[in-house]
Amino acid sequence: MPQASAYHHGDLRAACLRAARELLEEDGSAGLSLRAVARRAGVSPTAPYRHYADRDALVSAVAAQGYEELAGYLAAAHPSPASADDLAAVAVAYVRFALDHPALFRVMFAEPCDPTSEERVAATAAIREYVRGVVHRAFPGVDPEALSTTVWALVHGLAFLHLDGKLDASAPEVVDAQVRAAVQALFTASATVARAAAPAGPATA
Amino acid sequence: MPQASAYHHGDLRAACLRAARELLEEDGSAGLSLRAVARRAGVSPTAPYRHYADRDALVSAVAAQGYEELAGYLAAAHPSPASADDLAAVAVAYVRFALDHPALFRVMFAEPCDPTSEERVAATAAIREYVRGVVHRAFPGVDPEALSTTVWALVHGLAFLHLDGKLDASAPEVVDAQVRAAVQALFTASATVARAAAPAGPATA
DNA sequence: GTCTAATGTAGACGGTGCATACATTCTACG
DNA sequence: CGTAGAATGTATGCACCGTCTACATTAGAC
Repeated sequence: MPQASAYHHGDLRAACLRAARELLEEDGSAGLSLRAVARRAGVSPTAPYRHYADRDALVSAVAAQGYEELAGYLAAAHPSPASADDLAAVAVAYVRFALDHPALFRVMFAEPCDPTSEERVAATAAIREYVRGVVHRAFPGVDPEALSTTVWALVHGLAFLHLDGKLDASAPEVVDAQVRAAVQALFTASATVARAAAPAGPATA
Repeated sequence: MPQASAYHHGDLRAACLRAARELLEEDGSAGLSLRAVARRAGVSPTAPYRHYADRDALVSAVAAQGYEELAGYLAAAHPSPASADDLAAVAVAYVRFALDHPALFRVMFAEPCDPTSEERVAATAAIREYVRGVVHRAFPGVDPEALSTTVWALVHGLAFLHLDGKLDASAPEVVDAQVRAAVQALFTASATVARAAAPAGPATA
């Protein structure tokens, strides 16, 4: 860890990340420029290049931080979801995160993703694995791969459509109820399939 | 309709739209600049401003064109879908459109949408209404509002996750099968709900 | 045939990403 | 303790961008 001084910043890398995050919240993706970040960090316009190869690298770092925060949202909704109800609560939290941090969410998902950014790949793999695990616990009789993809897509789509104002997002409660209903509907199907496949009846209790 | 000449272009508005669309396909959203559009149309850098108030206006016009093409994809998949199978085919077409025109799809959905753009609002309302109608025909016993939202979100989410490389999009057939399976699962649930709500049994036949 | 509005041009300003060359300071090693 | 080299920050410059303002050309209406 380097020391601060009149010339050297001390921890410019972290400062850039913080500034980038702030700019994103304030002015959206368009306001997130390397120069603005440098200004906010009180440093010359090209200084950030010592820590981030280019704008994309900085954006990827912000996105990675976003993934962690998203994980926090989900964990806060339910520490270890194992039933359809639990999962619905997690889904609500997912959409809420998107609406609470629209620009960040767009950076995380809506931008052409650089496949060489390990941080991002790892983070999305983690989400995938998390959903898969939860689904597996909640519905042991169903193919977790297929169902987890479906539920992620459903929730992700709800988040995006709300984000773009394509759905009624007038009040948070409306959104929550809609998400809950959609997820429940999907799980009804899964339970049916599971029961059909394994008549012993394993699941939701 | 104005005439062409050495000085006046003739139909610069349409030429800009065409150029913008080409640039989008070639270089993605980043390559879509007003100046590049002007260059491609063989005109001075500020000429497009006579026809589009700013960059956003041009982008919205491109998006509006995209909505029409999307509608064409869906109609081509099935002219008047009325069953779960038909709807699954339409869903596959939706995702296929996104993968065929990634940059265009992002412009249509992934960018902070200007709510004052009438074209865009009308176009998304049309999609919404289309899905609602199809769902209503396929599942008369279910609340079409809720179910159409759910199915749109599911398909939209699948499209985005595939677009961002978050799912296995190695081969078109894999994608198609996944979309089909997800939609079918959802419809299984809807049919169940419908049967429970109205024991007379209206639906899938 | 002229007047006006529509359309296209010229030029400028501030912003951006980024490359290249230079300055300062921290750190390791003698 | 002193110094070399790596790490970090600066200065400058280039090409591009969106968009504003003033001006040129032309089409169409009277």
